[in-house]
Amino acid sequence: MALEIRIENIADHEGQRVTIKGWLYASTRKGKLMFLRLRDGSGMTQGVAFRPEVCDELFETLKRLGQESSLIITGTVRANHRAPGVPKGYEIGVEAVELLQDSVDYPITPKEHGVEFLMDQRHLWLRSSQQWAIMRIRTTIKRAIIDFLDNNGFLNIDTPIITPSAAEGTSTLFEVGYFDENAYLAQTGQLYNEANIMAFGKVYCFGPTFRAEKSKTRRHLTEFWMVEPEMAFFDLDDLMDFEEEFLSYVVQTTLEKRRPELELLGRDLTMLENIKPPFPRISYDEALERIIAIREATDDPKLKELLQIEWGDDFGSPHETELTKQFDKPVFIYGYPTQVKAFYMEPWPGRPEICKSVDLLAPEGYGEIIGGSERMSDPALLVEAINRHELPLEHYEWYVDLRRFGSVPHSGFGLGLERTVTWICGIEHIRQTSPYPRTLNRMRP
RNA sequence: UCCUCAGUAGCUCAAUGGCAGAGCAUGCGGCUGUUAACCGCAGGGUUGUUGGUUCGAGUCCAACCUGAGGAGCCA
Repeated sequence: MALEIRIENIADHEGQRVTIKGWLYASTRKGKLMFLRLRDGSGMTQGVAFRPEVCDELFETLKRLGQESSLIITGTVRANHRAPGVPKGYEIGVEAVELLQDSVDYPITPKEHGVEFLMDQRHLWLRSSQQWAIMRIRTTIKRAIIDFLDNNGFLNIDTPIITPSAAEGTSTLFEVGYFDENAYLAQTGQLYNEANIMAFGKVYCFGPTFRAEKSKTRRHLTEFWMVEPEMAFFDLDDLMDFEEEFLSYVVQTTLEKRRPELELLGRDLTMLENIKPPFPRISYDEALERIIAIREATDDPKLKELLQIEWGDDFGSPHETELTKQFDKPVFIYGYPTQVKAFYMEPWPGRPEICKSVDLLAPEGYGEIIGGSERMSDPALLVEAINRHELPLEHYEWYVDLRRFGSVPHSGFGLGLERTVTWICGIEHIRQTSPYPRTLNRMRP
């Protein structure tokens, strides 16, 4: 009886007779010799069938098998430097095959396909090697995020997904019926996190979040996962120190655990190996000067137009992209104008026109992956800010309470999981980082 | 909401206003080291929709539909 193994462990079984349960990813024939590329979910390897060694009947069956046929294959593992796969360098000399189903006319062929076609086939596309690698990396990134926070004194406290009103007032929300009134899908758990830290010190929430923005770019999903750590007795400098340790851990852990998958995606690993503290920290004022300088230096009229900006404006994607090109690490931009940020951010001491906010921009043009700030801790200032933003104070009374009963300096941030995965994987589009992405024009399958 | 581009075989694409094409996939045959193999043969079409210009439209014009990229907004 052969030993049943998973392909990811194939290197431990050289010379042994084993059984693998999986699918036929592709096959090539060369007369009496046939190569069967197999996947079992944990990896990919190849089976080699040679006519004198397998009977004619089995050889003829294998020859006609369609892509993605399900099968149980038994044979002896051997090392061969020519064998492709994850891990590569091993193959199985096929002895017996139990066919579960011959798959006919599998739509995703080993050739190029368009985006629309592939997204329609997302339920099948996940089987393709690159999508498979991205999902495995995503899972590892999630795990690293949770491990780091859990190992640093954080408590994972869940925040509600059904919420009564906008947290930040401006963004578009998905509306849902809640019996006799309207409710909204959460776009952040931050306000609840702020309540929770006063009970637990350091907390985080990590779950899906929803934005009904009509954004149609490679950086936007309408449903995405966000981790939001929040810390009591933390100022803006503490926040930046923490963020760079946190993100460096996530990147280095992924590099350690998912090297073959990153290599399969063709990722430049030296860029990732470099992601260690400290990260450059520049103020909004300095970033603005850099952008103006870039704008003056360029001969491209289109870029000149896109980089048009004056003090007080928020940075758009083109500004962020050009800024990140100046660094080979993520870069902090802190001290944004108060007018472009949410109402709850602590004013800069002595400069009320800016606030203690900080965004973290990923390098290589990937842009914003973290937005955070030190939160306002004075109740009177907070009420004033709520009124200035014309938000209904009665909905925020509980939030102001947090400043009435033992207020402390505190800070927090939100990291977009899919944007982080996009950057770490080095891929073009965020939609490939979600198993079933929801975008402006798609919620199927 | 705005700007730009695209829609032709199952898939990816070609076709000066003049016979609808190729590669891949599929089927059959060949090949002992394939990596998106290669060689030969075969089948495969309401050119996104509607209307218009023209002797003649895949091609030109108009509207619409669908998708992609970008702006704004954001993680």
